[in-house]
Amino acid sequence: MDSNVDNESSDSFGWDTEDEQEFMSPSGASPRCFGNGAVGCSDEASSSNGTLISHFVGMGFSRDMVCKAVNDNGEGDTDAILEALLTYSALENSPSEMERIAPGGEQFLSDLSSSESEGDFLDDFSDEDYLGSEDNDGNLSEMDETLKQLVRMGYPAAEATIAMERCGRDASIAELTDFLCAAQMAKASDAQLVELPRFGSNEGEVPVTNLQNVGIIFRGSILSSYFALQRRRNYFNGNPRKKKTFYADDYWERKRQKRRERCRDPDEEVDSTIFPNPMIGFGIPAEPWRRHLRTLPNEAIGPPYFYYENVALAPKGVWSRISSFLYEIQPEFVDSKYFSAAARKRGYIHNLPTSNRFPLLPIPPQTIQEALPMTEKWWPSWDSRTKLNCIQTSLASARLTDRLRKAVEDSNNDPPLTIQKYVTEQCRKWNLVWVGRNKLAPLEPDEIESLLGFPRNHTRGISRTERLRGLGNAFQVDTVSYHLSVLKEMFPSGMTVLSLFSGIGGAEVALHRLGIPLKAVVSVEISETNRNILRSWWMTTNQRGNLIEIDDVQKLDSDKLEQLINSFGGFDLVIGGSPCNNLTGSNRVSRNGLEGEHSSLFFEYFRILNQVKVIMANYS
DNA sequence: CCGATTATGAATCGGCCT
DNA sequence: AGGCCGATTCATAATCGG
Repeated sequence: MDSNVDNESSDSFGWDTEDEQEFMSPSGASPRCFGNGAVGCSDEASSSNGTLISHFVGMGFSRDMVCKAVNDNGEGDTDAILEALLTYSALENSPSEMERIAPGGEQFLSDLSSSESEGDFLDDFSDEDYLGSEDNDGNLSEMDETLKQLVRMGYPAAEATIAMERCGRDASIAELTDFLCAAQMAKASDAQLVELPRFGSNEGEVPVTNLQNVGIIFRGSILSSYFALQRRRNYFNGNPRKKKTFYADDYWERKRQKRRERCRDPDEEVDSTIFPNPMIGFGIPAEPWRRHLRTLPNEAIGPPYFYYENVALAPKGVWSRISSFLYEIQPEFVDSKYFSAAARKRGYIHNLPTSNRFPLLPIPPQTIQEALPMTEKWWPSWDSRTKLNCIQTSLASARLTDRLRKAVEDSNNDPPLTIQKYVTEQCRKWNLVWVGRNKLAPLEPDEIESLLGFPRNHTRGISRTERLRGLGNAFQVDTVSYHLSVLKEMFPSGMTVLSLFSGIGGAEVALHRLGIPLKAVVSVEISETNRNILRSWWMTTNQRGNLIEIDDVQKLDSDKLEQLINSFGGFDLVIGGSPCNNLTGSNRVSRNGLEGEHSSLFFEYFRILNQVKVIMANYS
């Protein structure tokens, strides 16, 4: 069991001595934010004091402010320094300094959609935004406490201050985080030039984040800078302790470093994701070869555990973006071809322990011919495939398979190389299998169910098209179960699960097949047919717990979450894969990236996870 | 309207070469 | 370093028939 994950659920968000040691350690990976902008005070050029100041400057505080805080509190007490800095920020917030100092900020701004007005980022922090903060002496300590809490949750001081101004003095933490999350979602919608997001649907509007406020945000283009702030937030979250290598052998870290060095401009942000080769994440059942030891940031440690999934081969920058919202945890990239007879390259971001995983039994067939025995008889020797490619949502047309049949038939038993190449190319592209002499066919839904680890007939009873869509969007159960297997001994009496974008219930099936009782499942799924499939499975498997179904993820606001957490005593696991429609390479029409119409729902996952954490923290 | 069928490339990666 | 090439990819939209 991972002691570093399981035992460190202490409440202290501050910097303990261990962190400080890591931070001071010269061998620690130096965070990017220690770059150009970090200028020390006049007299501490090479001392540890300089590093300390750089550290806080890298977090986004102005140099002057940091110097003052250090002078006032001494360099030994980092906690006191932080507290002082937060107080200063609340009083005389100087975001211009922060923006100037945070390296990569400009770079990131220029990365934003060009449709964004190029209005100066600093304009967003015009005077009136801060007027209110100058006359607050009476309840300073109270505000300070709130601000501190928000910063400890990872929000930058400047952003938290704005939220507090907008939401009012006595806004709760939940309301404030609502505001901050709403800003991100509005940003996502903004990038699409669609109408204002539907906040606070029918039941009980979300506090403060009403349309008027969102409109203000739009016009004030605060949102255009929001992601820059978000980035800065990551500097905060991502400082030394987190930049520690995630692998004991730091193989991938070195590889990243290598790529960074290859880059012409060393200051330029290298925004590429390195895939492990072979793509086996933290190991697979057959070969858990890499000893890995990762250290999660305190903010990422549960409860609840969380598990997020999406396609590995997303457009450039998407995964680093997703990571930046999920505590900078590096995705675990795994190809399900190491778990089944079909490939499925996916990235998983989670805060689960990674030791002592075990696979589902029985181990499913690992080759096409084993999984589909009837094909072996017709399989030509010149088709060398043993694994299928990724199962998608649509199949090859009958016209295509007919063309291929003719092409092979014409050349009788021994087609020329050109034909062989053409046919195998099409076979790989469309995942065709040999089902007769010279006869190719796409997979049947039954076969796909089996390949993905679902019980037989799991999706039976709905239209074939819907069935294929549901399956094509589903988890590979053996793969996910392997990752979730560590939960079994931790929750012998069962789990309460929040399942977002449940689809046909891959997460539920995975937990069930592991033998983990489902005490309660709150499932959010927009498709009615998918909900029917999951409910039907729930009944068929005689589940004894409660299944709560929610159709629209936006209905799951903080009030609803609070109510659910109240009645279930919190969630043990928040699991889900957000829509990949705008990320996957098979989309020829609208591969728009993370801001896409469907894929931007990732921010709902982020929002809900955060709100669950906040609410649960208040209850414990 | 529902369901089935069909045609529709580009982005990105790794590997190899010069 | 940089170019070429093979390989891969949780899809969308138009159309047709019932």
